Amino acid sequence: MQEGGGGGDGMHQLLSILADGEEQARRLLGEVPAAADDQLPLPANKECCRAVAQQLRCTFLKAIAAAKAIEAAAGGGGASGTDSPRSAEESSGAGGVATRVAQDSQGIPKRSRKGLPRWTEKFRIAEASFECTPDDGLSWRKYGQKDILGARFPRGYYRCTYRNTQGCQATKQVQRSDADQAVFDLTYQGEHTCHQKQRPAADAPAVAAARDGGHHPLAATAPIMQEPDVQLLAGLRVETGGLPPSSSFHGHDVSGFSFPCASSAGFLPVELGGQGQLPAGGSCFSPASFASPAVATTLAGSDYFAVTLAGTRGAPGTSELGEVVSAATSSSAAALAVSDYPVYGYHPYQLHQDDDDDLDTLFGHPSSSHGQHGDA
DNA sequence: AAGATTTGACCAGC
DNA sequence: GCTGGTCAAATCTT
Repeated sequence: MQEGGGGGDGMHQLLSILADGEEQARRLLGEVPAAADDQLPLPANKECCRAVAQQLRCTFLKAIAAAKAIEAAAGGGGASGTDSPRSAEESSGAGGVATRVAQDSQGIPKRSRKGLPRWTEKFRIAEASFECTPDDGLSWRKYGQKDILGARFPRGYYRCTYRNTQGCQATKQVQRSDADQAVFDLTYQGEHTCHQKQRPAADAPAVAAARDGGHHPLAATAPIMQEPDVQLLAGLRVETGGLPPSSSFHGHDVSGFSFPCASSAGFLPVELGGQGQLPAGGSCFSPASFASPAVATTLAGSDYFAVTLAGTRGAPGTSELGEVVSAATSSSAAALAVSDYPVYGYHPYQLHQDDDDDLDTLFGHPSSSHGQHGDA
């Protein structure tokens, strides 16, 4: 694969500059404490700074994504009018499966997606919802399912519905825990760069009720600058585990999930585990960025839930960040609060910055030895 | 008809 | 060679 001629260097430089800017914005966000810090009202100018910083960061992220797309188009030689990767591949190759190029529409080597932000969430659902799968309110398209070695349940592979049309690289994997069928492991990779609007999670009356009681945490419908950690989490308690509030965490919509099925029920975000990075876009409150690693929900018939978030974008001093978000729900108020508040419910899980395997171990079941796996 | 899902096969990393 | 991730044709759904 050769670098596309001409603008390659310039584009790299642009990408570098944009990345720097994004990093600076991120640091700025880190400098300005969240409104919830110390439960003190934040001076208006700081609020403004946060707003500007987040907008700035969103802008950089979008620009980076756009530049990458341009670079890919220029360098990959596949600058076809259609953004279908297949059409480009097949038109240039000998055709057929054997000539498939391991790049997608963004020119990103598929295996290189390991470099994309990746984080894991765990959800517990009510027993009645075992037939359900989590719905985070975003549009995903299932592109595969595979039996995983040692796992009783197959893993589903989803990508953004708008991958082809908008080049959105977000993907997620959904796997039910074999130790607890009510728990789903959701592994997200890549941030949404598309402009889809996050709809309210389907059939989640409880969640909707919580929103109605306060704010509209959905990024897509909310004005650009909201403080989700304050707004959408009214009534919830969250703990940061003594860690500084992460700018990466602020802004993550934590309420968009549901299980679109009967009993709407109770689904419990059990844990978030990062893999070193949070989605950059996740901290932006714009329709274009809503990859949300954090989760909030109401619990129908659940006693508590906890969310553990691990991993940051590697900012100095915060790379080991882990934010423990836990909440207990009593009676009707299924609320959740993010960070900076004392915890009155605590989940026994710990957070990891590691991968899914580690998360599994948190549930006390390292991969069992069930055999079903592999390609047919 | 268009879009989504299913499922067997291919491919890359370990 | 094994395994997980992705592709893509076939099939299903709307």
